[in-house]
Amino acid sequence: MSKEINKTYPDTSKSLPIAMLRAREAMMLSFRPVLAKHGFTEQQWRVLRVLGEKGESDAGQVAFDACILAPSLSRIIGKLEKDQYISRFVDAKDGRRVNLSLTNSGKEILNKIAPDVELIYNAIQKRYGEEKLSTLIDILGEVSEWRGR
Amino acid sequence: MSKEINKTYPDTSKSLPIAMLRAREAMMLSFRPVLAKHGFTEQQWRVLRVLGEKGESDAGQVAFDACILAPSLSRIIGKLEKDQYISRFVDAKDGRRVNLSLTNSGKEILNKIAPDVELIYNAIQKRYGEEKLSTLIDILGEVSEWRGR
DNA sequence: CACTAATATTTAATATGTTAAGTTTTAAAA
DNA sequence: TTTTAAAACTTAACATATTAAATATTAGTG
Repeated sequence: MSKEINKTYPDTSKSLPIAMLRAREAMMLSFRPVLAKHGFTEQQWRVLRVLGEKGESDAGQVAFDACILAPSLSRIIGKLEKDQYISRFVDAKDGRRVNLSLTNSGKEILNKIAPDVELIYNAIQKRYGEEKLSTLIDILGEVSEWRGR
Repeated sequence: MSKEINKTYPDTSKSLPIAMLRAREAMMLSFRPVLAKHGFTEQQWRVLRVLGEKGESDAGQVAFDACILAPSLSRIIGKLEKDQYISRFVDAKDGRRVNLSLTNSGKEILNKIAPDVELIYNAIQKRYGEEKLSTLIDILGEVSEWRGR
Protein backbone atom coordinates (compact mmCIF):
# COMPACT_ATOMS: atom_id res chain seq x y z
CA MET A 1 0.00 0.00 0.00
CA SER A 2 1.77 3.09 -1.23
CA LYS A 3 1.32 6.77 -0.65
CA GLU A 4 2.08 7.59 -4.28
CA ILE A 5 -0.32 10.04 -5.82
CA ASN A 6 -2.15 8.71 -8.82
CA LYS A 7 -1.56 10.82 -11.92
CA THR A 8 -3.53 9.19 -14.69
CA TYR A 9 -5.69 12.31 -15.05
CA PRO A 10 -4.95 16.03 -15.38
CA ASP A 11 -4.14 18.18 -12.37
CA THR A 12 -7.13 20.09 -11.15
CA SER A 13 -5.06 23.22 -11.69
CA LYS A 14 -5.19 22.50 -15.42
CA SER A 15 -8.84 21.59 -15.51
CA LEU A 16 -10.76 23.85 -17.83
CA PRO A 17 -14.10 23.46 -16.04
CA ILE A 18 -12.50 24.35 -12.73
CA ALA A 19 -10.60 27.28 -14.23
CA MET A 20 -13.84 28.66 -15.63
CA LEU A 21 -15.56 28.14 -12.31
CA ARG A 22 -12.89 30.06 -10.43
CA ALA A 23 -12.72 32.94 -12.86
CA ARG A 24 -16.46 33.27 -12.91
CA GLU A 25 -16.67 33.13 -9.15
CA ALA A 26 -14.08 35.88 -8.80
CA MET A 27 -16.26 38.16 -10.88
CA MET A 28 -19.52 37.21 -9.29
CA LEU A 29 -18.10 38.11 -5.89
CA SER A 30 -18.27 41.68 -7.14
CA PHE A 31 -21.60 41.48 -8.92
CA ARG A 32 -23.69 39.52 -6.42
CA PRO A 33 -23.74 42.05 -3.59
CA VAL A 34 -25.01 44.72 -5.99
CA LEU A 35 -27.85 42.47 -7.10
CA ALA A 36 -28.54 41.29 -3.58
CA LYS A 37 -28.85 44.88 -2.44
CA HIS A 38 -31.89 45.10 -4.71
CA GLY A 39 -33.18 41.67 -3.73
CA PHE A 40 -32.26 39.70 -6.86
CA THR A 41 -30.21 36.60 -7.43
CA GLU A 42 -27.87 36.38 -10.38
CA GLN A 43 -30.25 34.09 -12.23
CA GLN A 44 -33.20 36.38 -11.76
CA TRP A 45 -31.04 39.21 -12.99
CA ARG A 46 -30.05 37.30 -16.13
CA VAL A 47 -33.72 36.74 -16.93
CA LEU A 48 -34.50 40.43 -16.52
CA ARG A 49 -31.56 41.41 -18.69
CA VAL A 50 -32.46 39.00 -21.45
CA LEU A 51 -36.03 40.24 -21.52
CA GLY A 52 -34.78 43.81 -21.47
CA GLU A 53 -32.72 43.07 -24.54
CA LYS A 54 -35.21 41.07 -26.55
CA GLY A 55 -38.36 42.81 -25.41
CA GLU A 56 -40.35 39.59 -25.42
CA SER A 57 -39.58 35.95 -26.02
CA ASP A 58 -40.75 32.48 -25.18
CA ALA A 59 -39.49 30.59 -22.16
CA GLY A 60 -37.31 28.25 -24.18
CA GLN A 61 -35.44 31.11 -25.77
CA VAL A 62 -35.02 32.91 -22.47
CA ALA A 63 -33.71 29.72 -20.92
CA PHE A 64 -31.09 29.46 -23.64
CA ASP A 65 -30.14 33.14 -23.59
CA ALA A 66 -29.90 33.29 -19.81
CA CYS A 67 -28.19 29.93 -19.64
CA ILE A 68 -30.73 28.48 -17.24
CA LEU A 69 -32.30 25.03 -17.55
CA ALA A 70 -36.02 24.88 -18.20
CA PRO A 71 -37.01 23.48 -14.81
CA SER A 72 -35.12 26.23 -13.01
CA LEU A 73 -36.58 28.86 -15.28
CA SER A 74 -40.10 27.69 -14.51
CA ARG A 75 -39.67 28.52 -10.85
CA ILE A 76 -37.75 31.70 -11.44
CA ILE A 77 -40.39 33.17 -13.71
CA GLY A 78 -42.99 32.01 -11.22
CA LYS A 79 -41.43 34.25 -8.61
CA LEU A 80 -40.70 37.15 -10.95
CA GLU A 81 -44.30 37.07 -12.10
CA LYS A 82 -45.60 36.97 -8.55
CA ASP A 83 -43.43 39.99 -7.77
CA GLN A 84 -44.84 41.75 -10.83
CA TYR A 85 -41.57 42.14 -12.71
CA ILE A 86 -42.60 40.06 -15.72
CA SER A 87 -45.78 38.96 -17.49
CA ARG A 88 -46.38 35.41 -18.61
CA PHE A 89 -48.98 34.42 -21.19
CA VAL A 90 -49.61 31.44 -23.43
CA ASP A 91 -48.77 31.93 -27.10
CA ALA A 92 -51.84 32.43 -29.27
CA LYS A 93 -50.57 30.30 -32.14
CA ASP A 94 -48.88 27.54 -30.18
CA GLY A 95 -50.53 26.60 -26.93
CA ARG A 96 -47.40 24.90 -25.70
CA ARG A 97 -45.33 28.04 -25.69
CA VAL A 98 -45.22 30.61 -22.91
CA ASN A 99 -44.27 34.16 -23.82
CA LEU A 100 -42.53 36.39 -21.35
CA SER A 101 -42.00 40.13 -21.18
CA LEU A 102 -41.05 42.79 -18.65
CA THR A 103 -43.72 44.79 -16.87
CA ASN A 104 -43.19 48.50 -16.39
CA SER A 105 -42.04 47.71 -12.92
CA GLY A 106 -39.55 45.25 -14.41
CA LYS A 107 -38.21 47.84 -16.83
CA GLU A 108 -37.80 50.33 -14.02
CA ILE A 109 -35.82 48.05 -11.77
CA LEU A 110 -33.68 46.98 -14.72
CA ASN A 111 -32.78 50.57 -15.50
CA LYS A 112 -32.14 51.22 -11.87
CA ILE A 113 -29.70 48.37 -11.33
CA ALA A 114 -27.97 48.30 -14.70
CA PRO A 115 -25.68 51.30 -14.05
CA ASP A 116 -24.30 49.75 -10.87
CA VAL A 117 -23.57 46.52 -12.70
CA GLU A 118 -21.93 48.35 -15.55
CA LEU A 119 -19.64 50.22 -13.19
CA ILE A 120 -18.15 46.94 -12.07
CA TYR A 121 -17.92 45.62 -15.58
CA ASN A 122 -16.07 48.72 -16.69
CA ALA A 123 -13.63 48.37 -13.82
CA ILE A 124 -12.88 44.81 -14.89
CA GLN A 125 -12.40 45.88 -18.47
CA LYS A 126 -10.15 48.70 -17.40
CA ARG A 127 -7.95 46.40 -15.42
CA TYR A 128 -7.51 43.59 -17.94
CA GLY A 129 -7.95 45.52 -21.16
CA GLU A 130 -10.56 45.09 -23.84
CA GLU A 131 -8.26 43.10 -26.08
CA LYS A 132 -7.52 40.39 -23.57
CA LEU A 133 -11.13 40.12 -22.50
CA SER A 134 -12.35 39.94 -26.06
CA THR A 135 -9.82 37.20 -26.77
CA LEU A 136 -11.22 35.42 -23.76
CA ILE A 137 -14.80 35.77 -24.94
CA ASP A 138 -13.85 34.56 -28.41
CA ILE A 139 -12.23 31.38 -27.18
CA LEU A 140 -15.08 30.76 -24.75
CA GLY A 141 -17.44 31.13 -27.68
CA GLU A 142 -15.58 28.47 -29.63
CA VAL A 143 -15.52 26.09 -26.70
CA SER A 144 -19.23 26.68 -26.15
CA GLU A 145 -19.82 24.87 -29.39
CA TRP A 146 -18.33 21.66 -28.09
CA ARG A 147 -20.91 18.95 -28.49
CA GLY A 148 -19.21 15.89 -27.08
CA ARG A 149 -16.89 13.33 -28.56
CA MET B 1 -44.18 54.80 -22.90
CA SER B 2 -41.83 53.46 -25.51
CA LYS B 3 -40.92 50.03 -26.73
CA GLU B 4 -37.29 50.98 -27.18
CA ILE B 5 -34.83 48.55 -25.79
CA ASN B 6 -32.66 49.98 -23.07
CA LYS B 7 -28.97 49.70 -23.85
CA THR B 8 -27.17 51.24 -20.93
CA TYR B 9 -25.52 47.91 -20.11
CA PRO B 10 -23.59 45.34 -22.15
CA ASP B 11 -25.40 42.82 -24.31
CA THR B 12 -25.67 39.47 -22.64
CA SER B 13 -23.77 38.07 -25.61
CA LYS B 14 -20.75 40.07 -24.43
CA SER B 15 -21.11 39.22 -20.78
CA LEU B 16 -18.08 37.43 -19.43
CA PRO B 17 -19.91 35.57 -16.66
CA ILE B 18 -22.45 34.27 -19.15
CA ALA B 19 -19.78 33.33 -21.67
CA MET B 20 -17.98 31.32 -19.01
CA LEU B 21 -21.21 29.71 -17.95
CA ARG B 22 -22.00 28.58 -21.50
CA ALA B 23 -18.54 27.28 -22.24
CA ARG B 24 -18.42 25.38 -19.00
CA GLU B 25 -21.85 23.95 -19.54
CA ALA B 26 -20.90 22.73 -23.03
CA MET B 27 -18.07 20.72 -21.51
CA MET B 28 -19.99 19.43 -18.54
CA LEU B 29 -22.60 18.03 -20.88
CA SER B 30 -19.91 15.54 -21.86
CA PHE B 31 -18.46 14.93 -18.43
CA ARG B 32 -21.60 14.63 -16.31
CA PRO B 33 -23.03 11.46 -17.84
CA VAL B 34 -19.73 9.67 -17.24
CA LEU B 35 -19.76 10.64 -13.59
CA ALA B 36 -23.47 9.93 -13.23
CA LYS B 37 -22.91 6.44 -14.60
CA HIS B 38 -20.85 5.81 -11.48
CA GLY B 39 -23.25 7.64 -9.19
CA PHE B 40 -21.28 10.83 -8.60
CA THR B 41 -22.08 14.49 -9.11
CA GLU B 42 -19.49 16.84 -10.53
CA GLN B 43 -18.88 18.37 -7.11
CA GLN B 44 -18.36 15.02 -5.45
CA TRP B 45 -15.96 14.17 -8.25
CA ARG B 46 -13.97 17.37 -7.72
CA VAL B 47 -13.57 16.51 -4.05
CA LEU B 48 -12.34 13.02 -4.87
CA ARG B 49 -9.90 14.37 -7.45
CA VAL B 50 -8.49 16.99 -5.12
CA LEU B 51 -7.96 14.44 -2.38
CA GLY B 52 -6.41 12.09 -4.93
CA GLU B 53 -3.94 14.78 -5.84
CA LYS B 54 -3.06 16.08 -2.40
CA GLY B 55 -3.35 12.84 -0.51
CA GLU B 56 -4.79 14.59 2.54
CA SER B 57 -5.84 18.09 3.40
CA ASP B 58 -8.11 20.06 5.63
CA ALA B 59 -11.63 20.98 4.64
CA GLY B 60 -10.84 24.61 4.00
CA GLN B 61 -8.12 23.75 1.53
CA VAL B 62 -10.30 21.19 -0.22
CA ALA B 63 -13.07 23.76 -0.48
CA PHE B 64 -10.69 26.18 -2.17
CA ASP B 65 -9.11 23.61 -4.46
CA ALA B 66 -12.43 22.12 -5.53
CA CYS B 67 -14.04 25.55 -5.77
CA ILE B 68 -16.86 24.65 -3.42
CA LEU B 69 -18.15 26.84 -0.60
CA ALA B 70 -17.70 25.57 2.93
CA PRO B 71 -21.39 24.94 3.65
CA SER B 72 -21.74 22.87 0.49
CA LEU B 73 -18.57 20.98 1.24
CA SER B 74 -19.85 20.07 4.69
CA ARG B 75 -22.77 18.24 3.15
CA ILE B 76 -20.76 16.70 0.37
CA ILE B 77 -18.13 15.23 2.66
CA GLY B 78 -20.92 14.04 4.93
CA LYS B 79 -22.25 11.91 2.12
CA LEU B 80 -18.85 10.79 0.80
CA GLU B 81 -17.92 9.72 4.32
CA LYS B 82 -21.18 7.84 4.79
CA ASP B 83 -20.51 6.04 1.51
CA GLN B 84 -17.00 5.20 2.72
CA TYR B 85 -15.10 7.04 0.01
CA ILE B 86 -13.33 9.44 2.38
CA SER B 87 -12.28 9.62 6.04
CA ARG B 88 -12.83 12.66 8.19
CA PHE B 89 -10.99 13.32 11.45
CA VAL B 90 -10.28 16.31 13.64
CA ASP B 91 -6.76 17.70 13.45
CA ALA B 92 -4.63 16.79 16.45
CA LYS B 93 -2.96 20.19 16.76
CA ASP B 94 -5.90 22.42 15.91
CA GLY B 95 -9.26 21.18 17.09
CA ARG B 96 -11.09 23.46 14.67
CA ARG B 97 -9.66 21.84 11.59
CA VAL B 98 -11.03 18.75 9.92
CA ASN B 99 -8.66 16.64 7.87
CA LEU B 100 -9.87 14.62 4.92
CA SER B 101 -8.39 11.77 2.94
CA LEU B 102 -9.47 9.05 0.53
CA THR B 103 -10.25 5.57 1.78
CA ASN B 104 -9.04 2.60 -0.24
CA SER B 105 -12.49 2.41 -1.70
CA GLY B 106 -12.21 6.06 -2.65
CA LYS B 107 -8.88 5.49 -4.37
CA GLU B 108 -10.30 2.57 -6.28
CA ILE B 109 -13.29 4.41 -7.65
CA LEU B 110 -11.06 7.37 -8.53
CA ASN B 111 -8.77 5.16 -10.57
CA LYS B 112 -11.74 3.50 -12.17
CA ILE B 113 -13.45 6.68 -13.37
CA ALA B 114 -10.42 8.82 -14.19
CA PRO B 115 -9.62 7.15 -17.54
CA ASP B 116 -13.14 7.79 -18.86
CA VAL B 117 -12.91 11.42 -17.86
CA GLU B 118 -9.52 11.77 -19.45
CA LEU B 119 -10.76 10.37 -22.72
CA ILE B 120 -13.18 13.25 -23.02
CA TYR B 121 -10.61 15.78 -21.96
CA ASN B 122 -8.22 14.53 -24.60
CA ALA B 123 -10.89 14.79 -27.26
CA ILE B 124 -11.49 18.41 -26.32
CA GLN B 125 -7.80 19.14 -26.40
CA LYS B 126 -7.47 17.45 -29.77
CA ARG B 127 -10.23 19.52 -31.26
CA TYR B 128 -9.21 22.96 -30.01
CA GLY B 129 -5.47 22.46 -29.71
CA GLU B 130 -3.30 22.68 -26.63
CA GLU B 131 -2.13 26.17 -27.44
CA LYS B 132 -5.56 27.71 -27.57
CA LEU B 133 -6.70 25.93 -24.45
CA SER B 134 -3.61 26.93 -22.55
CA THR B 135 -4.14 30.54 -23.62
CA LEU B 136 -7.65 30.18 -22.28
CA ILE B 137 -6.49 28.78 -18.97
CA ASP B 138 -3.90 31.53 -18.64
CA ILE B 139 -6.39 34.34 -19.10
CA LEU B 140 -8.87 32.64 -16.82
CA GLY B 141 -6.13 32.44 -14.23
CA GLU B 142 -5.53 36.16 -14.44
CA VAL B 143 -9.21 36.97 -14.18
CA SER B 144 -9.50 34.65 -11.20
CA GLU B 145 -7.40 37.12 -9.29
CA TRP B 146 -9.97 39.88 -9.65
CA ARG B 147 -10.85 41.10 -6.19
CA GLY B 148 -13.47 43.69 -6.81
CA ARG B 149 -13.36 47.41 -7.35
C1' DC C 1 -59.69 11.18 -38.58
C1' DA C 2 -57.31 8.09 -35.22
C1' DC C 3 -52.58 7.11 -33.64
C1' DT C 4 -48.01 8.02 -32.66
C1' DA C 5 -44.19 10.87 -32.16
C1' DA C 6 -42.25 15.17 -31.12
C1' DT C 7 -42.36 19.91 -28.53
C1' DA C 8 -42.64 23.11 -24.75
C1' DT C 9 -43.29 23.54 -20.22
C1' DT C 10 -44.07 22.06 -15.51
C1' DT C 11 -43.59 19.04 -11.36
C1' DA C 12 -40.94 16.18 -8.45
C1' DA C 13 -36.86 14.51 -5.99
C1' DT C 14 -32.27 14.96 -4.68
C1' DA C 15 -27.98 17.73 -4.56
C1' DT C 16 -25.59 22.03 -4.48
C1' DG C 17 -25.21 27.34 -4.12
C1' DT C 18 -25.57 31.36 -1.18
C1' DT C 19 -25.97 34.10 2.93
C1' DA C 20 -26.50 34.33 7.73
C1' DA C 21 -26.25 32.47 12.18
C1' DG C 22 -24.45 29.08 15.48
C1' DT C 23 -20.43 26.01 17.61
C1' DT C 24 -16.17 24.96 19.05
C1' DT C 25 -11.53 25.95 19.43
C1' DT C 26 -7.46 29.24 19.12
C1' DA C 27 -5.21 33.39 19.30
C1' DA C 28 -4.83 38.13 21.11
C1' DA C 29 -5.79 41.88 24.31
C1' DA C 30 -6.46 43.95 28.45
C1' DT D 1 -5.90 35.09 33.35
C1' DT D 2 -10.34 36.73 31.97
C1' DT D 3 -12.24 38.76 27.99
C1' DT D 4 -12.58 39.47 23.10
C1' DA D 5 -11.66 38.46 18.53
C1' DA D 6 -10.82 35.58 15.07
C1' DA D 7 -10.81 31.07 12.69
C1' DA D 8 -12.73 26.71 10.90
C1' DC D 9 -16.64 24.21 10.46
C1' DT D 10 -21.50 23.16 10.72
C1' DT D 11 -26.54 24.19 10.53
C1' DA D 12 -30.33 26.43 8.72
C1' DA D 13 -33.23 28.58 5.23
C1' DC D 14 -34.18 29.68 0.78
C1' DA D 15 -32.88 29.58 -4.28
C1' DT D 16 -31.00 27.13 -8.09
C1' DA D 17 -29.06 22.80 -10.69
C1' DT D 18 -29.81 18.35 -12.54
C1' DT D 19 -32.28 14.39 -14.10
C1' DA D 20 -36.49 12.05 -14.80
C1' DA D 21 -41.27 11.89 -15.23
C1' DA D 22 -45.76 14.11 -16.06
C1' DT D 23 -48.85 17.43 -18.92
C1' DA D 24 -50.53 19.59 -22.60
C1' DT D 25 -50.32 20.75 -27.26
C1' DT D 26 -48.93 20.27 -31.96
C1' DA D 27 -47.08 17.79 -35.98
C1' DG D 28 -46.83 13.62 -38.77
C1' DT D 29 -48.53 9.08 -40.42
C1' DG D 30 -51.38 5.77 -42.14
